[in-house]
Amino acid sequence: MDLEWDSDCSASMDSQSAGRISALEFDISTEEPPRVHADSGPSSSQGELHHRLLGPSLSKSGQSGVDQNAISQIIYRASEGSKYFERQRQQERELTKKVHATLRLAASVSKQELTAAQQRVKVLMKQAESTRVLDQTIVHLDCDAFYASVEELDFPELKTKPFAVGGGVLCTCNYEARKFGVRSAMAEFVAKKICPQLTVLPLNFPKYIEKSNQIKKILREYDSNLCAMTLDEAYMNITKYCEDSNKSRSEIINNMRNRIFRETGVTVSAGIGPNSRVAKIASNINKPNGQFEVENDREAVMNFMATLQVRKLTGVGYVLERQLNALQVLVCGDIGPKSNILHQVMSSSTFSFLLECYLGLGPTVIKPMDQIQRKSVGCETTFSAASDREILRSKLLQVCCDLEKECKRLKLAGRKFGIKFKKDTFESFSRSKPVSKPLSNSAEFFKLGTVMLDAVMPIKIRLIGVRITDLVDLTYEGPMRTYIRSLTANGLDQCRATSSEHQLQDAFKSAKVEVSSEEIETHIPESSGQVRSAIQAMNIVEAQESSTARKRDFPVVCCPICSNRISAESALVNQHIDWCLSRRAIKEALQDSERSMKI
DNA sequence: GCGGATCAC
DNA sequence: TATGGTGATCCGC
Repeated sequence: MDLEWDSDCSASMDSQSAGRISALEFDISTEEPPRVHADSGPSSSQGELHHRLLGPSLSKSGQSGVDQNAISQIIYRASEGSKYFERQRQQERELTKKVHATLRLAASVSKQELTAAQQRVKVLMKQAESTRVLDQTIVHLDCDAFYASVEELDFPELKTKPFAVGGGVLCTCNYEARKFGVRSAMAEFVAKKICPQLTVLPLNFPKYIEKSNQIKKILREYDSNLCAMTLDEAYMNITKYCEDSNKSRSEIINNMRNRIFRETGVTVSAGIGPNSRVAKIASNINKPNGQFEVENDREAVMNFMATLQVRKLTGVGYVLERQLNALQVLVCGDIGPKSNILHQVMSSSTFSFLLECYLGLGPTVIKPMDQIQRKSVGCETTFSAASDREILRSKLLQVCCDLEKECKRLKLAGRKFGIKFKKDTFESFSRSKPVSKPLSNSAEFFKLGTVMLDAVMPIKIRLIGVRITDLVDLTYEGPMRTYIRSLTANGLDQCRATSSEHQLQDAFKSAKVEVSSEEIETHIPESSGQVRSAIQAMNIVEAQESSTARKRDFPVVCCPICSNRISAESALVNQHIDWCLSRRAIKEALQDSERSMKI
């Protein structure tokens, strides 16, 4: 691999590559298709299945000196025969097919196509190169085994013992546990087979959030616009800070890390580079409790990337790694020489991504997370697989209530509602539907969800999730909302609560669900008191209605806008409110135009 | 536009 | 005995 490569010699570089990449190089035997059936003897993907079962954190730090082969055998034996295992095996077969398809595609590329690709790649390469920025200092900061590290502060005796945080599936583990081959995302029972003395602590998010805030407070002194990706990870642009300081950037970050440890007791690792992609990769080099700097120099950056295994790239997971490795792209440096064929077999966005990685390009503008608008909000839950209608509905209700809580917290509603299921076989699928009015309450979620659930019954599932997209910001104070608020300053919230309560009842009635107080406690112990009481109220109303001669189908609520009493049937309520709002809107618009005429 | 897949953490 | 939850994006249909 020519590390001296630059845009001025791209033509000669590319012709070299073209000379070496013959179409035949990718020829695989299409006469002998990959074995895809379990009963066809030892599968060609058997070794890969071990690899797949090892999970995503194989390339993480703290795994050197671990006998991966032995671990792999234990995991395989622990998993064998389970539904999870069968699903993994099936996915591995499908992936093997996909990889073979990619190889066939690569083999089918003609010389002419390759030559044409070469021209195109040259243009794309030059375009990408023209975006290079080398005058910014970007830092990626990553706390080491964060949750475990925070727990060690409370339980110092755990420091010398292997332990993990999580439950069912591990979220993270300390470095003592990693010596045994324990990893994040590993099933707890598997981890205990590898390391029987492993202690597993439950998650304690409030504690992690507090510690994270302490750390971020320090970080903000270096860049007030930092982007905190998660509790334990942040990007910073310290260009300005460096300019105002007479220390080297490496020294600045070293001091910062020492200070974080002194003041919070948590060790952090850092990567320093010209952009966030390079910084992110660099932060992993000397983990834990270390840092690595890549000079803001084109050649230094490309040298750094060249020897990097593609799996280390953020955005390259198990699947893309398999595809790339099959095409003999093992490290980033291989991307350049193989760029012509990659251009032919990868999607254009994946190709651009790979090109950026090869060149060591990446974002240099770091935006605070609160300036990045979210696109969806969802809740899901896993339970012991069930096919019973009532059990599934109670699970659905639980996630709908959780979602409502999230909507309230974030002050968001959604114009599209979606539901997700995972079958007991671990296959998952989803359904979604646009709605006329932005949704944010559990009754409406539950009503839509019930229809979607019924449509797939009978079915045995282990997970239900609900999600809204096409979000509407309820805090947005447009002229309309301000006007409404001024009109209804007193009674609005009360009316809304009443209305919501009746809609919930409505949803339950239409879904023909009977829920006792005990069941509510059992299924949704953490649901809000408001929802609980709404359901209880519904049951009372239902009892009353069934015992009386039902003079009307629905109770009455007051309109939050005009305060008139209307039937609480949700369709009528919505219809009335829409009409009422549009009436107000017209009036307001008229007033506005009158005012502007006077001016 | 929907649903499935992939990825990060 | 047994394998998570949340959010984003891309791609094929």
